[in-house]
Formats: sequence, structure tokens, C-alpha cells
Amino acid sequence: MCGLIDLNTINNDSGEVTTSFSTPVVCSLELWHACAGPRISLPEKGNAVVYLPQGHLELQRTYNSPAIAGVHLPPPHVFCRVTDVKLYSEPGTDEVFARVSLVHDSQLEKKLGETEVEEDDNGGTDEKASTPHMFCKTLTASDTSTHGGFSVPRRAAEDCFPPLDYRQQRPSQELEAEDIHGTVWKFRHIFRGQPRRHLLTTGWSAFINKNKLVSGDAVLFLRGDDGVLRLGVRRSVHLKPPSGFPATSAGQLLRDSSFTTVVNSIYQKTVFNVCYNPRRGSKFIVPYHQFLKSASNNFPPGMRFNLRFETEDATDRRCTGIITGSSDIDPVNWPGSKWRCLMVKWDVVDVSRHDRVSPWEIEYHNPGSSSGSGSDNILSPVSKRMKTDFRPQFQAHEGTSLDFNKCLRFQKVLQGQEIFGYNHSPSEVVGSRNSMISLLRPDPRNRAFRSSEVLQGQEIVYNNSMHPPLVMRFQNAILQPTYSRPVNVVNESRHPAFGLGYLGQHNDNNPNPVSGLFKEKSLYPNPNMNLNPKQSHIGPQEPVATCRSSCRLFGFTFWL
Amino acid sequence: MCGLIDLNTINNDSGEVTTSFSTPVVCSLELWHACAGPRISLPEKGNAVVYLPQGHLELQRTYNSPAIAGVHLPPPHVFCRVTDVKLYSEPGTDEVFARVSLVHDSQLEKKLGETEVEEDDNGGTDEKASTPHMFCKTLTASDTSTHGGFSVPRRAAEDCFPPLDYRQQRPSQELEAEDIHGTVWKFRHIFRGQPRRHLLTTGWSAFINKNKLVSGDAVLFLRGDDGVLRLGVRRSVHLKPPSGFPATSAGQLLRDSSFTTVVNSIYQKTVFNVCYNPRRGSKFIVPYHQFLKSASNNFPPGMRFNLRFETEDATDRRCTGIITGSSDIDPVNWPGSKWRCLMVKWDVVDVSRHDRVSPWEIEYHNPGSSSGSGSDNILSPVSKRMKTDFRPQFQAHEGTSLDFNKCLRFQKVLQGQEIFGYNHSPSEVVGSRNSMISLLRPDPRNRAFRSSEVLQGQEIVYNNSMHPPLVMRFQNAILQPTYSRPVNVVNESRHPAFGLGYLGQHNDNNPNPVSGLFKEKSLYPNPNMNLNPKQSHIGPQEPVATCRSSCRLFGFTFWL
DNA sequence: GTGTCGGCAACAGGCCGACAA
DNA sequence: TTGTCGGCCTGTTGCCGACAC
Repeated sequence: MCGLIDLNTINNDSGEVTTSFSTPVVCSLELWHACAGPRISLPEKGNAVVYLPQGHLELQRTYNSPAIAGVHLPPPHVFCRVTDVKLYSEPGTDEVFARVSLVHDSQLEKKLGETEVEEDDNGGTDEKASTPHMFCKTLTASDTSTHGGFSVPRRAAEDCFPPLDYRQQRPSQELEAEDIHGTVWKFRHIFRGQPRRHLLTTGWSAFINKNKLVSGDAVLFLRGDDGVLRLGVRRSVHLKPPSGFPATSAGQLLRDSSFTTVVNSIYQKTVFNVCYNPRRGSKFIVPYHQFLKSASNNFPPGMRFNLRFETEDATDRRCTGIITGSSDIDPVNWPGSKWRCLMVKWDVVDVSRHDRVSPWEIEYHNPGSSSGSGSDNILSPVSKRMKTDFRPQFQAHEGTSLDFNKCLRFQKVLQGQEIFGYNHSPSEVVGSRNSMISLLRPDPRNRAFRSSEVLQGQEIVYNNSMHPPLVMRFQNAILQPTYSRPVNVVNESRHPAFGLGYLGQHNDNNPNPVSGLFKEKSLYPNPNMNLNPKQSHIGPQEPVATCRSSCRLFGFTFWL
Repeated sequence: MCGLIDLNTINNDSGEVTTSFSTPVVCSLELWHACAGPRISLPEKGNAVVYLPQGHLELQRTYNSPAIAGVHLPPPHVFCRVTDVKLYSEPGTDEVFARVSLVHDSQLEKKLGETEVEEDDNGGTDEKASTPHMFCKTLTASDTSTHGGFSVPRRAAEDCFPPLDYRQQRPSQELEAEDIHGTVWKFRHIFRGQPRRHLLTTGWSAFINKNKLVSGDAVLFLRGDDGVLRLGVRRSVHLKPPSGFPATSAGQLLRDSSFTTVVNSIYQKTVFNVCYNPRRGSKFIVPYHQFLKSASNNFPPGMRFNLRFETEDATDRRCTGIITGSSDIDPVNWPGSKWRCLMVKWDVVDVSRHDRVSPWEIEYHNPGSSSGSGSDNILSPVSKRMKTDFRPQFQAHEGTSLDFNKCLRFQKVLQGQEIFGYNHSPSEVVGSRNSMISLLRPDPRNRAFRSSEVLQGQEIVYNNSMHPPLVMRFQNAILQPTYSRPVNVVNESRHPAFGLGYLGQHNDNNPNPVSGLFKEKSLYPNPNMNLNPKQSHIGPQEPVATCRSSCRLFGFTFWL
């Protein structure tokens, strides 16, 4: 009769699922790490890390994020300080992710040239040591069927659950476990059967149904130091995020950390947030010293290596392979990038496995040691001195000449989008208002002007019938929507590199107003119209038109 | 054995409910009207109607829409042409509503002075004549319980369903019926029991569950002229919209037809859309001739009348009452409005019933005739000549003098919002970008400037320490946010009535920059600062300051 | 005519030990 | 040690006519 307290209505408050997207922050750090899995290490506040925008982008593309054509790409390795780490869990799926706040730190780049580098961060906390009473079980068909309950592994039950009175014939108890959102689930825990075993019966199917768990997913129980029993979920990784979660809070955060915004923040050295879901994608944030260690090594073709990973059933495995070569995966956009720079051949073929790895992912091949302490038994540096110069080309803001030709690679993307006058890349810009500027383009349908927004740093194409398409990077400019008369604009940044503008009203009689580059009060002929390379720079020429007056607004100058 | 086709898995494709908000347009006009109920008549494209913004506002307020303080209210009766009518149905609730596109038509106002008015529209189509084979039944407890099926009224089954072979002992058939979204539902229709009756069994509970129908709701079946059987839902009206439908498409459309946008469109004589849900609110669109007929009548106190309405169980009823008086419901905001201008006393007291009605809602008290053909047996006009002049005060745009005093009633609303320099009403402006202009006000927290938006036609208060508060209506103006130097602005409408502006930077040293009224390049002393009534108009005076240059943007002039 | 009920059959949910891997 | 199965009990769904309003 013991333990048979009103278990009929357990976990059964079947009201509408009011998912609160407002504060999806996680209540237990321990549980978050347990759900994230053994291979996951998070940087801590203050750590030095290397942010790999290439990997970030690769991940975002798997989320069907908008194209980033036209964004001026940052260098492949961005050295950053972690200013904040916030843990989240997706309501609905319980998928864990973290929002890592980073700020580009050029001090770290300068240290690269020096002999020794600091090791201020712990390259991955040893999670197991701090969470002793925990177990994780991949759900079987029996566990998830409506026919029965959950079969608890004996060691797990003895380790995590309160002790039972085994003198009874069928000892049982009522368990309470708290999930990552703080929701409490109740289960009947009974020790019965022949041979005897631990089972969770009443309450279990409600948990399965509410969380839409299927066999292959894993649940984990964790008895904290505070004595509280917690449980978490690790969904099978090979599954896509369940349809019906389009407006997830992770998606929200992803949008917030839109890549264009990130790029902008890197250049401005302001804090940016990235949504970091290590279970679901590439690890594009690497501890500083781990990156340096791996980067200072040679990876000769033929070298054997280990790669530790988590299998679909949430267990820690390793696979071995051989390095076949080393090359840039995208030499056009990311020259010199270490991201997946190593080409490998796996000992066991698996179509789902990438045939490229990043240096910091792998270890020496060591068939003897079954388990090490993570990334610390990594390749020891061949030389303390850096063999590669990672200092990126951050000088774009400081130079006065702009490399237009480099930007021409966006031309293909923009084809088909060409309309009279100004054009801009098709990427949808979202993010901070401060970093956005407005751009106008003529609407061919009604001859009015539609305003668009262009992010600072983004490429635009100036493309009318008078000259070949000219791709430029938008430094600082604004065009004002007006239905009567386009207003010209001149970039007024410290280095008055260029400004695009045209004079005269665009209408049927005058489809091609005078256009060119603005500087001061004058409109100069566009140097790129003249294909003579000697003239393809912005220099003092005779102006083709001059404005009478000017007007300063928003910190920009409008010529009239 | 007949009719026993695989009915077990009927209506059972229990995938996620993928509600498509994209095109919630209704597939059957007939079904829409059936769901809307017998009291509903919709105007047609091209019809002349009277739009009553007061009623629209009353409805929006029940939807918790933002306050409209500060909006310049239109006249109470706006004569319009219907340019489009689109029918919708709420996915999830199947609630029907319509989007009516209107454009203010001043031709209709001019006709008011003439002797006869056209009757170009049908004052409500006689729905019953065109939909013969239809029935509507309010669901009983038995109909909605899991215990059984749906008991079909005999006449209804014989009228709408295909004939059965009554020679059989238990004749049955499989029915297919299409709902308002085009979804097909399958039911087993059987004639059995003692006494024999028509029942819908298999498939019925799925329909009840999927649509979350409860006893008190009504379902209707309708056999169209095309032979297709359709079914619809009329939820019990006394119920609030089920929680969990916050982002309804009707709500979306309501936002689109924000009242401020509507007001703006009325003044600009552009097309505006209103979301018209006649089941759920006041009828604020009245056929032109119906409005005129009712308005031309006397409604003496003591007169008895009928009002037809739909009861909660979706049947057509009428209630009677006596007119007790006639007065404006809101003489401050809507003087002379016919909206709910009649005060009434009902014969049967009902707290839920309004004690005011609009003239076009009621009929002569006629206890004999049980049912007429809608609004056509309305009060016959006492006189064909109009007794009231409905021509509104639309001349605001054409006069050069502005009635400031009239606007002072907004002063109270604006108190407590006063800050240095420009102020504006606290109303949150939403809607079309075209009709919005930006306004800036100093932020007292950090001495920077915050930009706000003011709708054309909205009142603002110019309120600094130098003179009494001055309330003005914004005709056409824009202030540009800049952190360095406020830019002055002058209204440049056809009648350059006034412009507010100030010169000089607002900072600690210069907390009160020169302010006054702008005209051309000059800043004139504010005539309202001088309380001498003889000078309280905009006249030629000595300018207190003059600008050097100007800049035209957006059709406005900025002085520098 | 039709709303509600009891009867009853089918089925799903869920607790149990048997059995075997 | 534990995954899966058959047995078995129970609650729910849903089709049927009885009965009464």
C-alpha cells in the first residue's frame, strides 16, 4: 500500500502548452551540461577564444538563413574575449544552446607575434568530476511504447534514486524530478519482476507524450549535490528539428545574431552575440590556446589521428583516420582559413561524416588510451613560434583606396536583380538600427522610389546602362526617399573615399541622370566607367556637375 | 454491409494543424453567408455606404486596440464607395469576417442636398432565397459527448442529404461535406433506432474534436446548387475567442486597418480597408439608402419599435422596445452623430442589451408579421427631404485659418507629457508609412533627441516656458533627428499657414533657442506669445532670425 | 421527433511476470 | 541485467435500441 498515493492524475495537467519564450534561461547549469553531452565545453566569461565566422556561416546555412551575398566577409579567425555566456533551453524540444557574447580583441592578435601565449582559460571543464550521480539511457522501443513503462538500469537506480526497502516483495516509491525548465515530473518507481528490476511506471507515459520522445532519444537523470533529482532530454541528433517549431527562441536568437550584424560588430569592435548550439553543428568557437596549439603543428599527409565524437545514442565514441592533405576549403572567400583545412580519409567509411576536419578537433592516434580528459591530450606543439601569420587584413577602414575588383565576385549573385540606378544585394538585413542605413531604388512598376536598407559594410552595385556594373562597399551613406527629386549623397567618413550620386530627376525624359562619384560639392566622372586601369582610382578630375548648396542631416551631407 | 467502407480511419489524419494564414480567403460565398447568419448583409463592390467611424472605434476598443488620443477625428458619417469585398474565415475557429475596402466619396455628400437619392444597392441580399437546402442545428450535450454521434433533424436530413433506401432495415450511406476552408469531412449517415431517426456516427467525433466544438455551438449543412454538400460552424456568440488564438489573421487585418490609418485615408480620399465581423460587433457600415431612409425619419419618444437580432443559438429573433429620447452619445467627439443616437427602453430587460440603438437598426413595431425580408420593411420616410445636414466639416484643408481653440480639448490629454520644446500626443501611431511623419523631441534623460512619429492631422503641443501651451494640428511637417543641430522645418502645403521651429543648438548654455513661426527663410515671433488678440494671427512681422540656406527633402523645406 | 440513457463490443493504456538474449 | 512479449485488468470510445418528453 505504500507509494500508492493519488498517482492517477500524475503529470496530467493537460492545459494548453503555454511556452514562455520570454525567459528561456536554464535553471541548472549542471543539468544544462548534462543535456549538452560529454563532448561539449563552453567558454567562460573572460576567456580568450577564436571565433570562426566560416563555421558560424556554415551552421546558419543549415538553418536556411538568408544568403549573405554582399556582406564584406571578416577574416577567417577572429580573436575575441568572451564577455558573457547565457544558457538556454528550447521550450518544446528542450534542446540546449548558449548565447555567447564576444568582442573582437585586437590585443590577442598582437600577442600572436610574441613567443609565449597565455593560457588563461580552462580548455573545457571536466564535467564528469562535478556530476557524479547521473546516468543517461537511450530509450528503447519498450520504453517509449504505450504498452509499458521505463526500464531503469540497476546501477542508475541505485546511484540516483533514493534507496528502496528491498525486504518488501515489491518495494516502490514516488519520485519527483525537475526538468530543465523547472517543471516537476512525478513517477512511480517500483522494483519488481522476475528477475527483479527497477521500473518507472505511472507517470512515465505522460512524460514521453508531453515531450514527444521516441525510441532513440535519450533521457538522463541527475542527482545534484543539493539532493534534488533532475532529468533531461537528449534528442537523437540525426533528427531534424521537429516541424512545428518554426518560431523557436533559438531561431529568434539566431536572427538576433544575424551574420551581417556579427560582421559589423567585428569591425566596430563592439559586443556581438552568437547562438552556440554545439550538439547541432560545427564548433565555431575554439579556446584561444587550443587553437594556437593546433595551429602551430604540422599535419603531414599520412598522419593518423583520433576524433572523438558523440554517437546518435549519446555515447562518447572515437573514430580514426588518416590525413590526406591540407588546403583551404574556400580559397576565394576565406583564404588561409584553418576551418576544415585538413582533408582526411576515415578508416570506417560513413557518408554522414565530413571529409574535412579542423586541426583543433583531432588528437594523435592513440589506440591504447580509452579515454582522456578531452582536448588536453591534444597534439603537442611542434614549435612554440607561430608558423602562420594570423593577423588579418583589418586595415580596410584605415586605407583610402578600396579594392573594387575583390568585390566583383558578388556580381553573379546580383544578376537578375538589376534595376535602374542603385541596386543592392538581395540579402535581407536585420539587426541594430544604428548600423543600418537606408537605400533607395527606383521601383520599375510605378516609377516611384522604394526605400531599402543596407548594412554598413555591405556591397552594393551601381548599375545603369552607361557603364559596366560597379560593385562597392557601403561605408557610410544614405539616400533619402522622395517622390519628386532624388537627393545625392556623399560619404563623409574620415577618409572621404567615395560617394555615389546622381543629379537630376529620374523620369521618362531623363532616364539616366548624370551620375558619378561625389566629393565635396562636385560630382566627378565615375573612374570605373573608364576602363583604363591607370585611371581606375578616385583622383582629382574635372567635375561633371556641381551642386549649389548642401544640407547636413544625420551626420551626412546632402547636395542640392 | 453497405456503407461500411473503411470508416475507421476517417477524418483521422492527425498531423500537426498547419494553419495557413497566408490565404484565408473563403471558397464558398454561399457557405460564408450561411456561417455569418441570417442577420448579416454585406455591401457589394460599387455600393454606396455610410461608414461610421464611431462604431468602428467602439468595436476596436473591445479588441483592446491602442488608444486613439490625439487623432483628429473624422466626421461621424463618412459616405463611401465600396471598392472591394473579400471574405475570410479564421483558421482554427472558422469565424467568418470580411475585409471591406472603402473610399470616401464626396459626390455622395453633395447628393444629400438634392431631392432624390439613388438606390443603386440592394440593401442586403435575401439570403434564404438563394440557399434553399440548408439547415443549422445547435449542438446538444449528446451531440458533443464522446458517447454517441450526431442526431440529424429529419427534415434536414431529407432536405440536404442524398436519399436513402428506406426499404432496408438500417439504410446508411457515406457522406462527404466540405468546410469553409475546403477541407472534406466524411461521416457515416445511418437511419436507425426505434423510433427511427437519422444519425451521423463514424467520423462525427473527429469533427467535433478537431474543431473543438462544444454544446451550444451550431453546425450547419448546406447542399449547394452544384450538388456539393458543405458544412459550417457557428460558434456560440457569448463565448470569447478561444485563448490560444492571439495571432489570428483577423487580428492581423484589424491592425492593418488601424483607426489612425483609416482616418488618414478618409482625409486623403484613398482606399482603406476595414475588417468587418458582423457577428461579433456593431454594424458600422450601413447601406447608403438605408441610412438615408432612417435618418429622414422622426423618432418621437414613446414610439414603439422592433429590433431583429440573432440569439445565442443562432436563430433569428426580435425584441421590442420603446423610444425614450434622442441625443448624442458623445457630444464632444462626435457631435451630431446618428450612431446609437436613440435612447430606448426594452420591453424585456436584458443587461447585455445596449440601451441605445442606431436609427437604421430598428423597424416599426409590428407584432403581427412574424418574419419580413430584412431591412426593407423599415420605417417609411416621413419626408423625402433631408431634415439634417450631414455634410461634414471637411473644409479644414481648404481654409487658411486654423481653429486652435477647438483643439484645446486635447490639452488635458497631453498634460503630464510636457517636456521642453516640441511635444506630441501620447498616441502610438501605426499604419501606412506614407501617412506618417517623424517628429523629434528632446530626451530629458540624456539631452539627446529622440525621434517620434506623428500622423498627419494629429495634434501637437508646442510648450516651452516662454508662452502658454499652444496646440496645433500637424498639417505637414517633419523634424529631423540629429545629435548636433536641430533642423527647423516649415510647412509647405499650398497654404503656408504656419510652421514651428527654433534656431540654435539646445544645450546647457542655450536651453531656450530662439523659437517662433517659420515662413520662407525667416523665423517670426510666435504670435501666440503675445496675448493681445489683435495680434494673435500670423501676419507680417519683423523676423527674429533668418536662415542662410535651405534644403528640400520629402517635399519639405529645412532651414539651416 | 429527438434528447438522453443503459447495454455492449472494441480498443487502447498500462501493470504484471515469463522468457530469452 | 534488461528488452520484448503475452496475459490481464481497466477506462474510453462509440454503435445500438429503449424510453420519455
